[in-house]
Amino acid sequence: MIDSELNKIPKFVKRLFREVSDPENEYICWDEDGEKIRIVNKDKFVKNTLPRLSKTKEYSGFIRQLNIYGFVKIKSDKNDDVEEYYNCFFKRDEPNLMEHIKRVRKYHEKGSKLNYSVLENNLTYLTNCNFRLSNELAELRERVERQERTINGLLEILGKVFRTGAQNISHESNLLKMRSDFPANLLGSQNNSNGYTPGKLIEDKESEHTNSSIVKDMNDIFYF
Amino acid sequence: MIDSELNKIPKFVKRLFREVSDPENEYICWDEDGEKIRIVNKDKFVKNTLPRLSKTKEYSGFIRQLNIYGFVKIKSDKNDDVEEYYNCFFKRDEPNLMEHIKRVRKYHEKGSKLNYSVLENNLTYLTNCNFRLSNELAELRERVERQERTINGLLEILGKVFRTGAQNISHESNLLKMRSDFPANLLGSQNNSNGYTPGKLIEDKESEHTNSSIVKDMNDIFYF
DNA sequence: GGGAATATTCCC
DNA sequence: GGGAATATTCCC
Repeated sequence: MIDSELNKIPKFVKRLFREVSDPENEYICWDEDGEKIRIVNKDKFVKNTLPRLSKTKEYSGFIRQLNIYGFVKIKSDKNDDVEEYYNCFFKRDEPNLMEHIKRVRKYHEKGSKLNYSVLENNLTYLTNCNFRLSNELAELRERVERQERTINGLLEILGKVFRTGAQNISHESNLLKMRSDFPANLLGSQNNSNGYTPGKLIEDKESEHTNSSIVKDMNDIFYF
Repeated sequence: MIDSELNKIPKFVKRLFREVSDPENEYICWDEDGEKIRIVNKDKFVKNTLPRLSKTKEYSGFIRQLNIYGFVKIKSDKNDDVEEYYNCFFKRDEPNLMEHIKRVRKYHEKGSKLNYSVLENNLTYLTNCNFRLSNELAELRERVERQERTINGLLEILGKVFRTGAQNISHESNLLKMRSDFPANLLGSQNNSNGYTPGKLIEDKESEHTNSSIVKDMNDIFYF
C-alpha cells in the first residue's frame, strides 16, 4: 500500500486494523474468515486494548466510533460476552479496501454525497444479508443438535435391541438393512462441510425401507 | 450558585476554575488581582496539571480550548516561562460570571447570534484595553527602574560630596535644601500605589532650586 | 444507532 | 488565533 493511500485512512480505522490483527490481543480479533471483528470480553477489552485504540474510557464510545465508520453489529447466536461488527471494507486479508472507509456523513452535507449514499446502500444490503445468514445459521445449528440427539437415541435403542436379541422383531432382515443404511445417512450428514445437508434425512428414500414395528417405537425419540 | 446555573457552565470551564483556584497547583494560578489565569511553567503544567483538565497531552490543545471559550492571551512583559489569559467572565472572586461563558460560535450559526456578537465585541474591546494597559505598565516599570538608578547615583554623589567636605561647593544652603527635598520626591513616588507618579520628577518645581555646580555634574547619571 | 454538543487534532 | 476534520460525550 503506497503512502498516499495510507494517509487517506482515518486514524481510528488504522488503529483498529492494527489491534484486531495483532495476535497478542486476546479481547479483539478477527472472526475465522477474517470478515468481522470480534470483541470477546467487553470489560477486559476496555481495560487492556481500548487505551491503545482511543482516548475514550467507555465501551460505548468505541461503538460510537465503529458506527461513525459504518460498522454494523452482526446478530450473534452466542449467548456469551462476544460481539461482532462488520464493515464490507474492513477485511483481514484485504487491507487495501480500508481506503474506502469514510466517516459517515449526512446526505445533504457537503462532500461525497453520492459516493456515500451508494456506500450506505451497499452496507444496508450487506447488513440485511448478514442478519438473515446469521439467523439461518443459528437455526441450522439447533437442527444439527436435534439430529444428534435423535441419532444417539436411535443408536441406544438399536444397541438395546441387539443385546435383548431379535425375538420381538418379526423381520430380522429389515432391521439389519436399517442399521447399515439409516444411521449412515444420519452420521454422514455431520461430516459435510456445512455441518448439514438440507432435508436429506427425512426425504431419503432409504428410510422407506424401515416400515417395521421398531420404527414406529422410534417416533418417541424423533425431535423433528 | 444554584444547580441549574452550575449545569450551564461547560465542563472545561468548570474544571479550569477548579484547577486555577486550587492553591495546591503550582503551575496554574490566578494573577494577583484574580482577573487573569497564569500558566507558570508550560512543561510542568502539561505534565502535572493538564491531565486533570483535559484529555489532551499537548499544550496547544489546551490553548485551543481557551480560545474556544473566548480567553485571550495577554501580552506579558515577563521574559520567563509565564503566560496569561483573560476572559471578562472568568474571575477568581466572581464565579457567577462563568455562566456567561459560551462556546465560540460563528456569527451565522444557529443559536444566540446577537448575544454572541455582543460578547465578542466586549471581549475585543477588553483585549485591546488590556493590551494597551499591559504595554503602558511595562514602559512604566522600565521608567521606575531608570529612576532608581538615578536615585542611587544621586545618593552616591551626595555621599561622596559630604565625605570630601563642602570645600568645592559654593552655596552650602542650596545643597542641604536639595538633599531634603529632591530625593524625597524621587523615593516618595515609589510608595505610590501605582508604583509611579507620571512626570513628577522632571516637572517638579523643586528641581529648579538645584541650579548649583553639583547639579550640572549630575547630568552624567541621569538616564531620562 | 445516531443527532448534536463538546473536545481534540491538524493545519493554515 | 481559528477553520475544519475527527473524536468523545451525552442523550434520545
